Amino acid sequence: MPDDDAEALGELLMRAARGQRRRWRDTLAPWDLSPHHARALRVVTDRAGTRLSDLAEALHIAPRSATEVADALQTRGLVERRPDPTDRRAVVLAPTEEGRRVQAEIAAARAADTRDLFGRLDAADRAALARILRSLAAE
Amino acid sequence: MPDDDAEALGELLMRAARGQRRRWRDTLAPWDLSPHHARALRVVTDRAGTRLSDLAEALHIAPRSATEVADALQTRGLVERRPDPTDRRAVVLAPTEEGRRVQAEIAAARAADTRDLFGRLDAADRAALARILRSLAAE
DNA sequence: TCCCGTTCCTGAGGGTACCTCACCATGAGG
DNA sequence: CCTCATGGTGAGGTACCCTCAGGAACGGGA
Repeated sequence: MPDDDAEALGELLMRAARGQRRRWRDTLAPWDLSPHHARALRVVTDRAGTRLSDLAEALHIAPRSATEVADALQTRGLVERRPDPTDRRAVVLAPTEEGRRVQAEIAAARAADTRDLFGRLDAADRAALARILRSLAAE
Repeated sequence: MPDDDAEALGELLMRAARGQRRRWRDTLAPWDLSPHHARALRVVTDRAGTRLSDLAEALHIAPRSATEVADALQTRGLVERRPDPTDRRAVVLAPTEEGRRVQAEIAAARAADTRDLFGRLDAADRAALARILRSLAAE
């Protein structure tokens, strides 16, 4: 395989991913949320009763930093802190009504966008893409 | 197309790109350069005589921020500032000897890594991947 | 029952990588 | 010339991470 070939593939892959990220940011714009905050909201909504330390792990950030993410979402009224009934040291996060609603809207918008993007491919190409990407991911 | 299908493809794409970025960071580790700085070094090396404003444009950052990137590379002795002979307001960046050497080493390491990654695919899959990614990129 | 080491969160303080705004020197067109 | 635009930088601000230290609570063993 020529080096140029590999380089071109690498660039195409990055370009595709960059486009995907851009679309994702654009999708989130109406709610004025960063991808990171949206991800955090999703974590909290998916399994209500998330501890701050769980959130940190899910987001791959230091526990201390989860406090700040939680602060941001709380300030926006999307989540609330509650004492953990089983451990008085701990705090659990739960989505507010608004948080749940926003999360649902975002999920719908994202699904529509993704469907839109991959809808350009026919079924065979989608299958091929999935197979090839999976084989690249396999370490 | 089912939504789940699209969602899975989106996730695979992001995962592949994330792996690629991680490999790139790891590749750069021996030189202790961030991807951003490496990119800047590449820009300066590719076309010597880069103005700060050109660098800003190439990196998609504000002109003011290019000053800081240039400072960082200059501190490391990888590039140097020179007065632009054609415009006394302007400053042009040129790679130092060291900068040129580091850039060449990095390019070689990256090529090896990318060849390694895509070498897992046979020629047909590489062609299919390139074609599919290109059709996704086409806006 | 009382420690003592561990765990959960947060205040304090720091770093990085961006940004905008204001400024100075220079360039270029009436 | 005078004026307006342009190239770079100082000052100051924001977002988003980090580590370290410390208070409160937990839990297992003497």
